Amino acid sequence: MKVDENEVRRRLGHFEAVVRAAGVRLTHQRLEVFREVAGSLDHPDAEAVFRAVRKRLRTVSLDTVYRTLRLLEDLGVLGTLGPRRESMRFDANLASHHHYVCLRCGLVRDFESADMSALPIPAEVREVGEVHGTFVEVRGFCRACEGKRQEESTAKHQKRPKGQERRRTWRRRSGS
Amino acid sequence: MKVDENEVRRRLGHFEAVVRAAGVRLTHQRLEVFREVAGSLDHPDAEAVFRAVRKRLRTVSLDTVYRTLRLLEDLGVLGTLGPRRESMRFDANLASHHHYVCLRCGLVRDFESADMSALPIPAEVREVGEVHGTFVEVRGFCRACEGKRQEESTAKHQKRPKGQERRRTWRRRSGS
DNA sequence: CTGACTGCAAACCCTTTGCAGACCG
DNA sequence: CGGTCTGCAAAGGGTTTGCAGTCAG
Repeated sequence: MKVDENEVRRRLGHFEAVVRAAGVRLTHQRLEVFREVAGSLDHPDAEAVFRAVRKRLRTVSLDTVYRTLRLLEDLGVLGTLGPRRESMRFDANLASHHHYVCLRCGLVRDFESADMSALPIPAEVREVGEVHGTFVEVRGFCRACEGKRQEESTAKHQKRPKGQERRRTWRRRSGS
Repeated sequence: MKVDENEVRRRLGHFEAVVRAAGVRLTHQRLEVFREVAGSLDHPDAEAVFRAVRKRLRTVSLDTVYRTLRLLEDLGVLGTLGPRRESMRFDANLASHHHYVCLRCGLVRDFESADMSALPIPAEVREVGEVHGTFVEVRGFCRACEGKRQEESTAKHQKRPKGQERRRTWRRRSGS
């Protein structure tokens, strides 16, 4: 599926402006990666972008696509689908409920809301396919993270502090 | 955070009943893994469960925790947070919008809804932290997948004559 | 020109899987 | 006791990173 041509042009303009303002270089690779995502309706992943971009830039590498997507996300011209999840998380609450998710530490808290559980589904959505359920995710920064967020907010691109993403202790295999 | 003790007991009862009905064995490991998730409010990931369970079963392995969580999910006594995502997906649409997600092929389609964008946030949620945005995900099976789903719907862990364990092998990537 | 960027490959993290011994029922 | 399960190690798939050569500004 393709995005409207005018909208794509608008996005490209914004993209170039942001890139220039951030002082990073505007390379073919970056332009083509952005153009691909900007012109696509179906939320491609890195490999889909890679396959598409490689048709025009035959020497582009998957690594560059990853690096570029990450850069564009940091610059704020691209978003990702859902908050970043390092790993799969489990839930024994089988009743209908919704989630509050902290964008910094990943804390998740359940809540219930009759309003949210009974949302009317737009007709255009029903045309896409059968509806199985509706889930609401409220995102924000939890009490504990609100403060800590400030110091990190200056991070432009390049050196992302990724302070909270502390790689936890891994499993000790041999020995121990 | 801890779940109410009565609720935990109820969940454990349901768990044992389902395990028995499915004809799979009720081992210490499985019991402890389930107890850990059932008693936790914060949606632990496999490693968090592993760390907690290992305090009581010092020899448990991370692999078993993974296997058990997957089993419990298949049995329907546990759920996962959000639909399974094989990889990160990107989006150049920065305007407020919501998503329809196909649970089988991963297709994502944007849509807008004034109702959904203006949902009132329950007071209890505001206490958890600052609210940054509200995102609605409508899940179901898209037109293309509705049919194919039937054939796959055979039970995964039901009691069944030996020799025909079905393994799920779908690892398709979403199509454009 | 010169340092930011790219391509390559190897590392990393989370998760799954093949195998042989352990243990539930 | 026999077939499930577990623990182990190693593979897999997605993503990141160190390095040296390359290209935008």
